[in-house]
Amino acid sequence: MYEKKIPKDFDCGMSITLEIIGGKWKPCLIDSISKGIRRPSELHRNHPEASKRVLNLQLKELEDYGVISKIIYPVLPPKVEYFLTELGESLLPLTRHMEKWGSDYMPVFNELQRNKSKVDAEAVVFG
Amino acid sequence: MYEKKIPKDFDCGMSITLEIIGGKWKPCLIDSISKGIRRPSELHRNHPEASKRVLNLQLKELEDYGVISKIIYPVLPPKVEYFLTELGESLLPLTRHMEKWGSDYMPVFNELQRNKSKVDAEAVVFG
DNA sequence: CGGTATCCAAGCGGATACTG
DNA sequence: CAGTATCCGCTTGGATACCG
Repeated sequence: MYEKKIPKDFDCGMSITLEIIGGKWKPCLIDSISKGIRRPSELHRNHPEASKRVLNLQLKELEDYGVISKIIYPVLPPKVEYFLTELGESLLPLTRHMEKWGSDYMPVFNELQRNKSKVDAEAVVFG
Repeated sequence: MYEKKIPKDFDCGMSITLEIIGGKWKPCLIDSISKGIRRPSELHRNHPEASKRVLNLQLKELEDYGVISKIIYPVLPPKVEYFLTELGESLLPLTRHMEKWGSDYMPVFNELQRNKSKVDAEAVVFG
């Protein structure tokens, strides 16, 4: 397992928030789980671009931070389900807010991506 | 300069939002600029832990994404000022939201950090 | 099915020195 | 003061194979 070598500074709330939902798949996972997609295999089917390993890593982080909890059914084949904790539920308005802002900005953003090579003529210069 | 080699998928709004404010110092910069701290040297003084170079990188990204704009005064010594664009202003409710959630969660979070080595007894196991 | 081990590429950010 | 060049280490996450 990896071991962090640089201590992080969680002085401001923002850094904590980003620590928790800043991972590449964490917001998606929170969203999926909130919609009732609970089992690892389902989650994986829901995000095929991510490997099992990475999803597990991010699920583990969410679990460690108390955002989700898991139920392990002692059956064969194994069965596991994830749930949002109360804390996780409290994140939903925020993730929706982020999702909405990004969606609103998406048209402009995609335009920018297309025009990447153009000159940066935005800077205002006084003469 | 760095060159991204893996195309990112900006299908959902969330990924766009994280792309824009996900950097280590970007939210801080947005916040500072919104409070009238406009000049690079001021911003640096405001976040001494970050190097000039990194702040510049993140400012540049924010500028490229149209979140901030800059005014270059042709004077000596050089003088530059950053401003939030309309888009940048539209981000403030979101950054405040993130800041607030993180602050609310901070006590629990710090408690978790302290108890890191304890057993993970949260998983519910049915027998 | 769920989870982990191993290996590795890319990204991101820190330190420093330097230019105009 | 503002910005850039260089170098380099840590972290993130992707690919694959394997075990219970």
